[in-house]
Amino acid sequence: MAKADKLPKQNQDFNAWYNTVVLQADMADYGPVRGTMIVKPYGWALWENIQAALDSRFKATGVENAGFPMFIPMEFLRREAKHVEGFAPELAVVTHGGGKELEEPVVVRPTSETLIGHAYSNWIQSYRDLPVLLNLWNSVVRWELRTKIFLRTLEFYWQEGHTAHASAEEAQERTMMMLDAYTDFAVNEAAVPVIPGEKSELERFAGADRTFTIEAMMGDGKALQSGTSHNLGQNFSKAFDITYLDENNERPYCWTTSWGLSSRFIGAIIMTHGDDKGLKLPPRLAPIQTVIVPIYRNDDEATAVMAAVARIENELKTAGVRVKVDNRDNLSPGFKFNDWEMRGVPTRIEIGPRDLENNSVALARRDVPGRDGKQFVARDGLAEKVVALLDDVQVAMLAAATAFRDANTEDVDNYNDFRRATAKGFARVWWAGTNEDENRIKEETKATIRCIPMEQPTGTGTCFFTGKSADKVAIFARSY
RNA sequence: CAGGAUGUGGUGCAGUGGCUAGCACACUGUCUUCGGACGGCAGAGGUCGGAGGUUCGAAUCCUCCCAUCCUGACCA
Repeated sequence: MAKADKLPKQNQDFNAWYNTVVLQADMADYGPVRGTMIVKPYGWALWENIQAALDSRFKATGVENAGFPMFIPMEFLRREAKHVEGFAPELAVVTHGGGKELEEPVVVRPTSETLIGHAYSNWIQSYRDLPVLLNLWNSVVRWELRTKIFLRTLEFYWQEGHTAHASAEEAQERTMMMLDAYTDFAVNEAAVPVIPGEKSELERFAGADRTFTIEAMMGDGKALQSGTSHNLGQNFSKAFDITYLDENNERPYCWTTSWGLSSRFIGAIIMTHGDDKGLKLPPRLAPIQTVIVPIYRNDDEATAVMAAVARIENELKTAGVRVKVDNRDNLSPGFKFNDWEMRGVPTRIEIGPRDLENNSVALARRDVPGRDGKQFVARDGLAEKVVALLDDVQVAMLAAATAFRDANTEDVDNYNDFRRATAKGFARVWWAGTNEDENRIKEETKATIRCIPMEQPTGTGTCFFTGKSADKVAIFARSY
């Protein structure tokens, strides 16, 4: 447990703040190969809670989990022209195996659409076999040039869902259903307000007809694509011959979807909620929801305090609270307060000799840092108070993140205001531009279309860039 | 892949040609206690990123290489 060095301030160097907090909060470490990460137990526990929250949502819609290979024949990727074009530069290719050069190199999966296409082609014969609804929890490899822990690493963890349907309508319905699941997860579990919307053609997934996204605003005003859901149309079913016999004894192609959310979301949580004291984890996902710090001066006090701590720990566990007792005896309470605030534990109980006398404890909330977030409460009914406080913190964190996002989102109608708005946050604009216009804006301002939000104003407006009549608004921002 | 920065105990750093390479934190033992990053004493831990060169002498100067981070380009 390294004594925490002072964290860089967010508003001075957000990037340094992020790198430092990830390492000091024990979320992750760098791997031995450039651009790889080691997820430490505390970070992995958060990921497990994310997995559980998503997995139950998937299964509620009839999705089953499966495991697919890590290796893909190179030839598979070539079958879908846009797909291979999109991924070719970042493929890790295995050229040797068993001590010999392989006749045909194999690719380490950057995503599994092609493997799924191959399997579905074999599995699906009849309309009675549809829909197929699978999800994979795995890791994938993309040889990125520029990496950042959790946000973009050579290997990352995620889930990828893959479904096949008999109709275009059903595929689109599934695409939106999963986007909704991501939105619900982000907002209600992670307290990360996201904007669900559709990607522009330039930002679309390689091989998709339509790509949908949830976009979140990080603490520095930049956008982070936090989950995606793709309607793949018939692109992969044509490339892999995924067909079925319908009721009329005809053999149409399937309509497929894929959707993914990755360990990048851990980065989203860190950068949405974190402050100058460190991490701030949403109670519903936090590996530790409340930490108990005992305070004592001598052995007699320690005995009495630890007995009380044990009782509180039991009460909280019974109430379903994920609780940890910090019984490290070589560290001062003051150190521990800071340490657990840095790690983002949403609530903290402090109990010492004075509390034993007063039949009280100190109860602190992480979303209000320092002493301000601390109050002394009666010992009776403590578990209920902690549960209620956790709910409060969850609600308050979502409210704070939403307020921050809204305060840094601006409706603008001209390029000058657009530049100013995207320098600090999101710009919402009427948009009727072309791909060329979008590229030019990107070159000049570094801002890109994050999404065309699902929620649109009524009526039409004037495109801020081209002056043409526009029937939709777009969110532009600089992004990770 | 280009530009920049950095490589010295576990971590963060100091040390720009000269004796045995220092400091802080962490670590081990011990004493002392702990309500917002306690204190004392004792201790362990380093082929100074690698290779070659210059020199009586190199962490320090030169050449090459390697790695990481940052910025940009690129990218679900």
